[in-house]
Amino acid sequence: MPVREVLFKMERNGVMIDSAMLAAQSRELGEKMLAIEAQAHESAGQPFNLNSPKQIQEILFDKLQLPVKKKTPSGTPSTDEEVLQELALDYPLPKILLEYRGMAKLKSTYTDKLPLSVNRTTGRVHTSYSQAVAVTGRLASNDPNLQNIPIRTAEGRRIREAFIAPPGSRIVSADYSQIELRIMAHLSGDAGLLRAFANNEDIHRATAAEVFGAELAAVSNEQRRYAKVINFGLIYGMSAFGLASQLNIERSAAQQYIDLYFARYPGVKNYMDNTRLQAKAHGYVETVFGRRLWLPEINGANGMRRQGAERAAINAPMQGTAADLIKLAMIKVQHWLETEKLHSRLIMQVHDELVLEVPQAELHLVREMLPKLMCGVAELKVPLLVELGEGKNWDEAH
DNA sequence: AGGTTAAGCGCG
DNA sequence: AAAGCGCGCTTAACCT
Repeated sequence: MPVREVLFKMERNGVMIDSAMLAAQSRELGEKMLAIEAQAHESAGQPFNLNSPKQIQEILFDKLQLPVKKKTPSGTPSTDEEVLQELALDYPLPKILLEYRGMAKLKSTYTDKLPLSVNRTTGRVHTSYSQAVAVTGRLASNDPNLQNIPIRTAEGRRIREAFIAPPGSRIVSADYSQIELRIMAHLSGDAGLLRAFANNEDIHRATAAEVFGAELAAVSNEQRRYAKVINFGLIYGMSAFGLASQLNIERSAAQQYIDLYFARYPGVKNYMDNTRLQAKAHGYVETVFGRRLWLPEINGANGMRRQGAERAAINAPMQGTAADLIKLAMIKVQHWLETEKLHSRLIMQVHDELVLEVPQAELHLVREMLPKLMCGVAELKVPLLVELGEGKNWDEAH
C-alpha cells in the first residue's frame, strides 16, 4: 500500500474535538488578555496595539530607550521572545508583553480557530497531509496544522485536552524515542553511542557522563541539560557560537565541549566530516533508504548560503531517515488494521508519533501490537524504542 | 478587494 | 557577516 493511500484514509478519519471546551478557554484567555493589555498601556504611559511589532519597537526603543539587543534581518530592533526575556530582567513592560504574546498565540491560532475547522457533515477535524513539500521527506499538515498543537507549557497542554475520543473509544499515542539520535548512532556506527542505546541508557545522561567524565549516577541536572543541548545541536549542525548562546556560556567554553564530545564519540566526528565531503563531492546527501536531498549551494560562492547548505546536509539524513521509518510504520499499521478487520483508526501523524482512536475492546491488542509494528519496520544497528500512552484525550495519552 | 512579505511563534 | 534543521499559521504592514 502506498503511503499516499494511508494519508487519504487518515485525512478521512479525522479527529474529534470538544469545541465547547475550546470556546471556554477562548473566553478565559480573552479576559486575561484584556487585563494584561491595560497593564501594558499603563506601563507604557500610552495605549498601543500589543500585536504590532512596529508599535512595540517605538515604545520600547524610542520612547523608553531600552537597549537594543538584536536586530531583525531587515535591520529593525527585534522584539522577539529572546530579546524580551533579557529585557524583562531589568524592566517591567517586556514581561507583560511576553505574557500577552503567549496567550494571544494560543487564542488566535488554536482555541479560536480549531472549532472553525470542524466539518459539518462528520463533526470532526480533517487536516490535509502534504506528502511532497518538506525537502527531508517529512509530511506537512495543513488546514488546519495538527502537527503544532501546543504541548510544552501547562496552559498550552489544555488545548490537547480538547482532542478527544468518542464514547467507548480511547486516544492512543505512540512515539519513537530519541529517533534521530538513534539514527545518528546507526549512520555513524560510533561504538559509544551504539553501546549506550544497546543498553537503553538515558542518552543525554550518557552523553553528559562522557563529556564531563562522570559516572552515570553522578551526572548533575545541569550537566544533563548541557548534554541535551549538545545532542540536539549535533543533529542540526550547530556551531560553537550557537551552542554558546544556547547555554549562555563563552564561545571558547562551548568549543571545548564540542571538542570533548568528538573526542569521546570519534565515530560521530568522522560521520559529520564524511557527510560534508559527500555533499560537496556529489551535490546531495541521502537517507538510510536512499531518499536524496540535493544541495545546489553546497559549493556556492555565497558563504552564508553555503554554510546553510552544510547544516542542511548534516540534518537531512537523520530527519529524513526518521521520516522514512514512520512512513513505513504507517503502512504497516494501516495494513494490519485492515487485515485484522479492526475498528481502530489512524487519525494523526506528528513526525515521530502516531495517534490512533481505539475502541475499548481493541485497546489491549493495539497496546501490544502497535509498538511491535513500529519497532519492526527496519533493523538498524540500534534497537528502535516506542513509547505508548493512552487516555480519553490527546493530553492524557502522553 | 486580494495578494505578499515580515515578524513572531507553535510543533518535531 | 552570520551564527540550529524541518514545517504552517496569525497579524500587521505594504503592495497591486
